[in-house]
Amino acid sequence: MSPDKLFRLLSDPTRLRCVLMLRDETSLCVCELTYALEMSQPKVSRHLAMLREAGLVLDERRGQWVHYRLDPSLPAWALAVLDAAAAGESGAAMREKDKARLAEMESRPSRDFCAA
Amino acid sequence: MSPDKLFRLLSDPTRLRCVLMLRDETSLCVCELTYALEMSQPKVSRHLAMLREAGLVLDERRGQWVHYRLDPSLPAWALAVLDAAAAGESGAAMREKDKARLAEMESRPSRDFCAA
DNA sequence: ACACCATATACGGATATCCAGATATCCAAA
DNA sequence: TTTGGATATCTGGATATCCGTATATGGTGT
Repeated sequence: MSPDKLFRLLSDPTRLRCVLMLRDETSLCVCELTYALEMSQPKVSRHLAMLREAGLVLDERRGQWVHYRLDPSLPAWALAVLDAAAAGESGAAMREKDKARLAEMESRPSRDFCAA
Repeated sequence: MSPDKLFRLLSDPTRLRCVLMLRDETSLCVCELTYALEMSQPKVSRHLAMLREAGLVLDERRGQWVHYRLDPSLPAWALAVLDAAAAGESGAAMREKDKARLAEMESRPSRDFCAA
């Protein structure tokens, strides 16, 4: 993963929102991201596939659901980029709303799995 | 400047190389970058124009030459992104070559200006 | 005024990106 | 095995990006 490839991935607002959500929430399935970001399922799935193929996130199937998380083996400089992106104030309000919607979502597969 | 806009700018290898060179060299004119990166003058100029219009760099005319430098008022998170990009090892060899070519360049407007 | 150099922009074409909508796949439960 | 929910992929079409070439602009010196 070269810096320009990482920047390319993060240059799309949808992908950046997904990545920052995964950074804060540890692990989320597609339906949770679809709900939180208020986007169509194919759109979210397509962007997650790009992130997966680039090695930025890992996917894991649990029953019907596919859970995504940041690849824990990302190099330090890549994590530093994500930290800086989270610190950039421009999208802070939107990201707060994304998190609020997620928190209000009923029957979240991630939580149900943890509870089981 | 939002994070995704910054990432968009830095996602092009030419622009990333220009920005990282400016980060290390303080100030460079178009002909110096053209020489160091071994790229056509219109190509360098076009990408510098994008960086300027986005507010990432400032330009200053000194006689025939136009000197570019990073905007000193960039927010901390943007500088952190550049630091992380510089730390990413992927392009390190190429950037060393860019700097080596620049160092061997004769009659550099930036240095001539400083000497005068 | 002219010639020359550095820089910027305009024009076309090739390629990449992004999306919505339709459909395919995969899994679980009945 | 059939149904339904979750996820993935395909298909076009609209738009954006990037480049090389040619040309325009702006400043310097003669």
